[in-house]
This record gives sequence, structure tokens and C-alpha cells, in this order.
Amino acid sequence: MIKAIKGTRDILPQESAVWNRVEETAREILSVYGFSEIRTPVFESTELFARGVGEDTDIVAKEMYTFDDRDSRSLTLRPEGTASVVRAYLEHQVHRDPQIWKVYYLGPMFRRERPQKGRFRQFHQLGAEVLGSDHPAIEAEVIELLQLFLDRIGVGETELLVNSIGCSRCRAGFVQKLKAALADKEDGLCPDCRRRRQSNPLRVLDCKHGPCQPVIETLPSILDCLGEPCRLHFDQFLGHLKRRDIRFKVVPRLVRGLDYYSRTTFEITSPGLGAQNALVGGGRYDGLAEVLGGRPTHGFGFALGLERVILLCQQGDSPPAAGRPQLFIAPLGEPAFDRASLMARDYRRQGIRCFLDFVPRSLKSSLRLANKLQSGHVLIVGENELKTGEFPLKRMRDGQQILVRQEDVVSRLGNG
RNA sequence: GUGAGUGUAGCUCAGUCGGUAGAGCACUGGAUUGUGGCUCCAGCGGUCGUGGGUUCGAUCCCCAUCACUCACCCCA
Repeated sequence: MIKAIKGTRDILPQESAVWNRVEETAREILSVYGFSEIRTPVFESTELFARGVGEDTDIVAKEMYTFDDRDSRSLTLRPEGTASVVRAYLEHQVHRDPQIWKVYYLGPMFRRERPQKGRFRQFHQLGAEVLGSDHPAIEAEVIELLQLFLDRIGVGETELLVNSIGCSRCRAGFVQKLKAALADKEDGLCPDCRRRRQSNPLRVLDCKHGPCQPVIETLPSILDCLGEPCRLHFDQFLGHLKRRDIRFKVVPRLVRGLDYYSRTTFEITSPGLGAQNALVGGGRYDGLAEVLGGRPTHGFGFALGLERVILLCQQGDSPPAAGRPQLFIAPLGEPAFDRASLMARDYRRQGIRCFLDFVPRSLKSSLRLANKLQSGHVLIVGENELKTGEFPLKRMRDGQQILVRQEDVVSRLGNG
């Protein structure tokens, strides 16, 4: 039997009801905050991600679904959304627009990782980006929006982690200091970290290996190495958070995995998720547009893992029952079925959720089914009724039954 | 890419110290010739993941393989 491939899955009707609820809530809140939807292609030129995300990142180095098109151009299924949004901004010369650009996207991303709890090869992200502003308040406002969203869909306890990794100039200085500090610390480090000392010293800070921790404690903090403008920016950002009563934790070792980040970075985690506990990741990426060959453009945004958020929703209350019929039509015999089909067409045109089965059933079995589907009413269409033109309409809640003519059925349904 | 755990009915799982399997739920029908939910009765449903080995005999033991799950790594 052919099965869905590893790391992909079906979202069946019961679950899609939850997805719809979450997505609707997101669209509503994003719209209130002035964001419009953007839909970019799910595949792009490989170069976009290689340059935009960074050649040295795990994503580009070993997780992308890359293939040659028939004209042997290299294409890649998008592993994240930000690079595409910035590409679109540049391609359509949006900078000519005097306002800042606030867009959101929602859709599948692809990374070839080993699946585990909360991690898939095709997964879904909700992302939002603000292009054209370097104001620290917009950063706080985006986080405020996120908290409202997470609160409204009910994911329970979360923690906001923030940091600043400075601009490229601060970071260059810091990396030097870091390398110096790590030079004589070889013994206390795991093999991975030893390698990273030279290739990507920032990652050492992010190592979760127990034995490495004592060494990491002694390393300089990036926050002490920020230049004056970056220091000020970060302080203002934190001030805007405080003003909004948003609780946060400054984590100097929070180094995000994508190369394009600068200054503010943040992450929202949940204790209810297992090892993959990041619900949202984001930050500022002021250098990205230039890396992609465009004019210098400020950018700030986040990506939120929908699977992870939905995992948390389902731990709470059960999802709402999807589309229960308002009217279940139970035909008895073939002539009655033909008539019932036309009645169903009539009622559906009036917007009534009608259920009409195609397999012949006894009345008892029809009622059982109607009950299982939680139908509001059952309309019995039998041979006697065809003659008299009056049909028993049964209210399932209390079993009360009345005789009505075809055209009076809808007005008798009430809101049951 | 690495490690560990698990694969038995549609679902959740028992079980056989090696003699070709069972429960609950679900499903179908009956108790009520055209009236649901509760209850009772009956029925349907399994190449015991796949391939090989040991054995008179393997779902059980051994090997391989695949799938799923969790963790490492990394991230949403």
C-alpha cells in the first residue's frame, strides 16, 4: 500500500476544524495590526535560500529539498518564508511605497530532518514581516500581537526569550573576543564545539551539552560587546516590552540558527512540547536585502510553527464538532429517495446543511445515523407522505415530532 | 546522519514458558413490520510489519529489513 512519505501527514476533517479556527484567529489579529497576506511560490531558485539563509546553516547545508528543473536550473522547496518575502519586496520595488510594508504568510515549508514530536519534513508556518522600519517599538508591537494570538487560541504557558546579537560590526568584534576566549578552553568542550570554535563561534554559546556549560559560563556576553547604537536599540526594545507588561527573559546565549539575523532576536517556547519546544522564532534582519542584491532595507519578523501550536490546543478542550447536519432526510424506498433528492436541493439552496444518504436504510438505522451525526432534525419521507404531502419532522433533541408541508420545513428548523 | 523503543482486528491494547490468537471501543443486524440515544443478544472483522534462519511445528526464539515513535543534532 502506498503511504504518505516520512515526515508528511494528512490533516483529516476532525483536525482541520482546529486548523481553520487557528488560521482564522491569526488572520483576524494580523489584519487588526495592519498586516496583509502575501502568497509566494513554494519553490524558488536554490540561490535565494543559499544566499538568504546562509551557506553555513544546517538548513542549507543538509536539509533542503533541492532538485534540478528540466532545464537543469536548480530549484528548492522553500525551507522558510523570510527570504521569499524580501525577494518579493525587492522584485516589486515596494520601497517606492512611502509606508512600511507589513505582510504575513501562511503555508507549508520543507526541511529534510529526522521527524520527531513537533517536527516534520513538510510543516506549516505562519510568518509576518515588517520591512522598512528599524524602530524598536515595532518589534515590541509584533511580540504583543503574538501574545494576543497565543492567548486567544489557548496554548497555555509560554516563555518569551529575547536577545540582541548586534549589528555586523558589533558581532565581528565579539566573535574575535570569543575566539580568543575559546583558544585555551579546548579541553572542556565537546567535539562539535571544538569544530565550531573556528567555523562559527557563536554557535558554541547555544550548545546544550552539559559538560560544555562551565566553559560557556565563562565566555564573554554579546550584550557587553554591543556598540552604542545597538545597545540603545536593545534598551529601547526592552522598554517597549515593559511598557506593555510583557514578561521576558534576556538570554545572551540565544543565537538564532539563520545567518541573516541582526540586533534583536527572540523566541517563544512552551513547556508542553517536548524537545522541540520553540513555538515562534524571529528577529531583525537588516542586512538580508543587501545579501540578496537589493538596496539596504530594514526588516523584522517571525515564524510560528502551526503544528506545534495546534499540538498545544488539542491538549486542552476537544475541538468543536464540525458541520453537524441541521436536517437529516430519511427516505423510505426509491420513489421517496427521488423526491427527497429534490427536497434536499431545495433546502440546500436556502443554506440549510442537509444530509441525504445514498444507501437504502431502514428508518431505524437512518435515525441511528442521524443521531450519531448529531443532526438537529430528521425529515421522514415515505410513501404515505408522498400521497398526503405532509412529512413528519422530528426534533432530535427531545423527540418531538410534527407534520409539515415541504415548503414549511425550513421555517420549523429553528436554530437546532 | 547517530541512538533507543515499538510493530497483533478500523482504533486502543492483552496474550501464547514455541502447538496458526482474545478483550474493549467501533461497525452490521435483531429485541420494536415506518421512529434515534440507554440496555441486552448475535454477527462481521487478523498473511500477528516484511523476508530469511532454528524447530516436527514460529505471532512468540535468532538474523536482516522496512515503518512508526521518542531523543541527539538543529529548528517552527
